[in-house]
Amino acid sequence: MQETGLPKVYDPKKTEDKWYSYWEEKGFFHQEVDKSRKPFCIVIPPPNVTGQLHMGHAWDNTLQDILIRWHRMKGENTVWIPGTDHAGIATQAKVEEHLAKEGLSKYDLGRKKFLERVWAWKEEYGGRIITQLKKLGASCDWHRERFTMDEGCSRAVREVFVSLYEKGLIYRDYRIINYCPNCNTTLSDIEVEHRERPGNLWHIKYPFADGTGYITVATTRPETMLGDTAVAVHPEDERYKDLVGRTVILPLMNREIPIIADSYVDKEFGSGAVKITPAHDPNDYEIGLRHDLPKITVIGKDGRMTKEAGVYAGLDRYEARERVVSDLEADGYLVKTEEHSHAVGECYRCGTVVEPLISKQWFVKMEPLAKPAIQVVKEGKIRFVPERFSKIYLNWVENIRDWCISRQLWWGHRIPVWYCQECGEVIVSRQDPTECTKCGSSQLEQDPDVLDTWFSSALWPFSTMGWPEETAELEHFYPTSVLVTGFDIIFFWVARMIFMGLEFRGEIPFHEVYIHGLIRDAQGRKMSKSLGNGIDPLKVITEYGADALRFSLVTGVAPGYDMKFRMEQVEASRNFANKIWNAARFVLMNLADYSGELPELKQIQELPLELPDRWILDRYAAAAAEVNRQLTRYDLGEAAKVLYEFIWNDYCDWYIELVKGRLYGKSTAKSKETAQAVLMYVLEGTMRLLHPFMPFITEEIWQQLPAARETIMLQPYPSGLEALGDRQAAEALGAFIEIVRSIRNARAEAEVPLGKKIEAILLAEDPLRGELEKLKEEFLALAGLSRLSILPIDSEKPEKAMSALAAGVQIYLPLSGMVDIDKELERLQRERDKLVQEVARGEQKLANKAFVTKAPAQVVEKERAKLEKYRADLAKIKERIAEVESLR
RNA sequence: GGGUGAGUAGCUCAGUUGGUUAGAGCGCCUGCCUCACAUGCAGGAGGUCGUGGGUUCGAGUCCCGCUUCGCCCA
Repeated sequence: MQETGLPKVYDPKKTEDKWYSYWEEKGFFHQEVDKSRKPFCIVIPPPNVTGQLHMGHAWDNTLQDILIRWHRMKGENTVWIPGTDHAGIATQAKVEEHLAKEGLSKYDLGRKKFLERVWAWKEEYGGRIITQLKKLGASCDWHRERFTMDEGCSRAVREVFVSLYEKGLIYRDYRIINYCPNCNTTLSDIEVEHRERPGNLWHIKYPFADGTGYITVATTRPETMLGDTAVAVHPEDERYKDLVGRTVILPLMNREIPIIADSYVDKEFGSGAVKITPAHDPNDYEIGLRHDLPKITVIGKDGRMTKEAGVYAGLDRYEARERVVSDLEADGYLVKTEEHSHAVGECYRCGTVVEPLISKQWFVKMEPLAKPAIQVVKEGKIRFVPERFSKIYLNWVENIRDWCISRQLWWGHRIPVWYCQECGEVIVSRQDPTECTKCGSSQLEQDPDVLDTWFSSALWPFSTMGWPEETAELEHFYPTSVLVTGFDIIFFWVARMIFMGLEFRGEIPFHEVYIHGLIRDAQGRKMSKSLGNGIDPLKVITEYGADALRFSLVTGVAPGYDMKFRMEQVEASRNFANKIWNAARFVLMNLADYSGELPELKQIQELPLELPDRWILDRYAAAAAEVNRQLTRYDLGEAAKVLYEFIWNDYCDWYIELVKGRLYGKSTAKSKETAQAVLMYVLEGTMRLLHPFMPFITEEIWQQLPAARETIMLQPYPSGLEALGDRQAAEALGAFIEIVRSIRNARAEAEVPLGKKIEAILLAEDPLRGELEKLKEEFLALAGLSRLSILPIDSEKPEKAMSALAAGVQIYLPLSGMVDIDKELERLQRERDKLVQEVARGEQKLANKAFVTKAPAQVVEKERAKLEKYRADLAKIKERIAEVESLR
């Protein structure tokens, strides 16, 4: 053995940046359109341009990178298109926050100057998350990097808006919308999160106009009563049937409003009569439309009461609530107050309670777009992984409402609509107009609003490929292969990409959607800034390496589920990397006198392979097949587990240990050379198998193997190794392992450390005896033996010895002076009891006629063989117990 | 209220057409610095698979009820 100069502990810091820049400089991430090859393409879920990499990104992008690297190695024309999102509200808010520190507001700067500041901000921080993705090892095609506000994407947005408008699928109208008084903008329905909050239910008397009594209504938002335009009851409610059509006087406002009947009303809730405020509640709005009620806006966009609210004008909505309640109470209108928790809509960005109000906004008409988007999923043209998410998707798309797309922000795609100040003409145009198309006036003003950020994200799969130009990329890579994202944005993003893709490309945007859950902390809580429980992936990378982080993000994870992030898992992955490192070190140390090249499959098969060689090749082939299979079904966690177990258990724990003797000269030169060849062959292939998961360490190791060429990342992914399968070797070595374990176990119980050599005698049946005989040296080494006899089954047994049974082989350890007869008996009896149970179980099963006749023959046969084996073992143990007892 | 997912070892989770003695990592216990690795090696303990029924020769796995927790939608 020879020193390789490799350190004993793997240090990712010395390799990761080095290899990443090498890959990048060499252009390995980039591929041009190549029609001769099968395309594989993923578009990245674009992170917020000014954001920072968090664990959710790390996870999502690790999954993508594994798929990308795998397909690239499979030789497909593989492209991962990266980019960032302008993230309207978030970015604007960040810059405003920054300005506030200088004592400025965006209004001080004005729109133009403010936007300059945002662009400057983007230039400064926009590259940050990209750099961070590189630290993770993401093999994106950076030549194709895009930004949702770059020229091309903006052009796509413009084209889509105008085109939808021309098709009548975009319209502007007064509607009830959600308004966030803190972000100062409209939100779409899905940007409102409903959360249960403790509150009250106030019961209020509304006196009849004719002075004959009153009706009691219940409400959770008394301040909105100022804008009530009706009281509604259920048409079949016996209590109120006769009241429908009469009128009441709205307290505090002295307005006469009708009592109407609508089946929306829940008879059981509160008093069964509800106040109707069409301007401030979506359901009331609908009722208002049905009954043609007036809409009175009493709360403004600033969250304060409007002048329609009379004496309450100018008050904050919550102050107004208190005042209204106390005034009602003072005037004797308040019947009672109950505690009541109810769902309140909050802004998904800032958590402020949103205000439903009526406003003139731009909308996308959803029904015609949704229809085909439902079809493609129902027909299986787009497949969700796991499948159950298609139900969630369909449920939403089937109940979709029109999409409010205008936002009262400055940062974003400005709505391409101009209003003529002279004639009022509305001009929607691909080019900025200079004069009114109707009256020729140059007095045009562009709509001040920008589009919902998700509007541009929805075009991402084709806008990044150059659309509306007909590019070679679009032709070859669209539809993309798979989209990898979290279930939290199925509605926001996935659904919208689907209908936009169908509308503008006439084709689905991706074939499959691979869904994962949320990253949580070790206690299962969401990682969030406010909780302060987030773990910075970059810190983890610095401390443990990107490979360790990546591996910990895929192990023990099944598709579609949340993941609890635990540092222990990272540590385990770091240890795994170190294990691999040392295995490679071992191999390299023992390759010094190996003259050959890296063998190919054929050459390996021509070698005089010994049992352990045949066994590890069999295991390697099986591992490769299984990893490919699991990757195909998107179970990256299972694939990682297979690799972990193969490398650690099979390759390191057994194979390396098994060949040490041959390497250290206890065998012929040819035998040594064979072991070297197999060690290297399997290590090299295993590095390729593992590369998508741990790209850095695999490149580092691979580069030191004799086979090294430009890069591991463009080498073929191992598959089709069935020729290496070897059942016979698998069985023989399985028996070997069982026996060695059994001996070690017995030694441990007798407290004989492995360092202390002992003698062993095995009694084995015939074909197996021959196989075991060939492994004699290996037995000596791995079971810590000084001498080993492998005898025919009917040979005479040593008297004073510990004994055990494994793989049908009787094991005797004549530990002179060390055998504690009582302990030995106890051990044998424990084993006997276990076997008795097994035999009983088997007998019962086979005695069951129904089982024997109905179960498949092979299952019955298996059960028979098992029983037979247990019976034989039991007999041997019983015999042994009798022998030991006689020694007492 | 509707939908949906989960409950398997102390912890985090695997368990893919129902069929070995239900697995792994971490943690724990015992013994080892054995010439790749103490980020390691060897051995071990630990589970009535939430609960009650049902289907079946056979159920952690399929069906129904119950229960606890979570998520989505209203």
